Amino acid sequence: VFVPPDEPGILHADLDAFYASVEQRDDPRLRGRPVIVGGGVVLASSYEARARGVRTAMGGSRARRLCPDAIVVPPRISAYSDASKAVFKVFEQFSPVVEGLSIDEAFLDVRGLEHIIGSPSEIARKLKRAVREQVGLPITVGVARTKFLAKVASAVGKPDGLLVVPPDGELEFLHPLPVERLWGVGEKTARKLHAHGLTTVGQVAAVPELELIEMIGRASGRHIHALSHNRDPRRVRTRSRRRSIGAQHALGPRSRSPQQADIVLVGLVDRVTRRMRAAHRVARTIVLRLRFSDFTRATRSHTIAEATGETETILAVARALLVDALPLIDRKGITLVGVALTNLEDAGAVQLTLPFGREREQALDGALDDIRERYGSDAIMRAVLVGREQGPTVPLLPD
DNA sequence: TCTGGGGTCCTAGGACCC
DNA sequence: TCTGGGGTCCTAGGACCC
Repeated sequence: VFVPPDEPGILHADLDAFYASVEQRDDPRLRGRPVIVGGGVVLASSYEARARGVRTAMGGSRARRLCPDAIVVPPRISAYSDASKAVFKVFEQFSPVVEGLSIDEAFLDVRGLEHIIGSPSEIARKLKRAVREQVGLPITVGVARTKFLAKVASAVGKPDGLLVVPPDGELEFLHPLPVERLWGVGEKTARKLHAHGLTTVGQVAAVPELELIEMIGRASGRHIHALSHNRDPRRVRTRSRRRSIGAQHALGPRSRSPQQADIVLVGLVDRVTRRMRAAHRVARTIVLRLRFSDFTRATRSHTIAEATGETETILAVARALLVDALPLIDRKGITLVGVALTNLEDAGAVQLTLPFGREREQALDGALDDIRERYGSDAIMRAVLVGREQGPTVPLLPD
């Protein structure tokens, strides 16, 4: 099937007020009423609450002031996780190419399915209905030629909407939007752009790339220059593996001593190593994250020679990092502790980094010899090539 | 107004290697 | 006595996203 590259065949599907919608689905008394999920801080809010000014990440007391009749419910993370899995199953009924972005949104490439399911906008309509019928949740779908436009379209189309950006109407749609709508422009970058008099995407598009790079840095400059000109060649691809696993915990006002931080740290390491082992991964780098009373942050990290999933080893490293940060903690007062594990490898894998060029094959031969020595000459190897732009990494998994 | 928890990617300097 | 060019990895910080 010939698929013209300019067919508007990318869908961005985004569940509306996800956590709050799950709560309203599961408890009829919450339907049509302002719902806030989370106590200390707002994790999610229904559209009824948003109409009163409640926003995600807002402090709970402020949210209750804005919306006194809101029903506040504690989060039920496993219910949301189940709902998410069910929704992704529906997505997979509509396209083999689904890229999950988070618990509640995904891209779908539906090009070439015209004769099987229907046109992209028909597929979007059917998808909305299927999610509603099979999972009981409202969802908004944006349809466009590129990922970026599809994502913007779903944001503009919310809630419970369907918005198609036709190929001949892309710049008309894009250029009047505020710069904050550009994917990758947050508070800081928006402020810098505003300082140069740039408030709309159209205005950004009129600025040469080099000037943008000077304003906001190389990667961001290139990125938003391309987006503002409606250039986004990224394909929809099934998600690559996770690169880090972490957990963090904000300390209450009365438990902000280094001793409390250490107790919290033990729990975090336990949680995170359990999750990592369940995923059959091991980590080589341990990162300790801290936040202080003045809301500044610091990280301390350490990389060990051999990746591990052992709680004890990782805890020992994390504790040493905490000790290392003690002067900082004493000075500024600690308010949050977090651990992240990165440089993940497959458990039981032998991970090699091979040089480019002529030595590559030689290095691979040498590595295979090492493995035979370690696991015996009849060991069966499964090679997985993890490509990287420079210095590809090849884990070899003994079966 | 007082700020949770889980992630991704980029930048920049320094150590080290050939 | 002064000092190239190309690369990887580690550490720390920062911005952004949901």
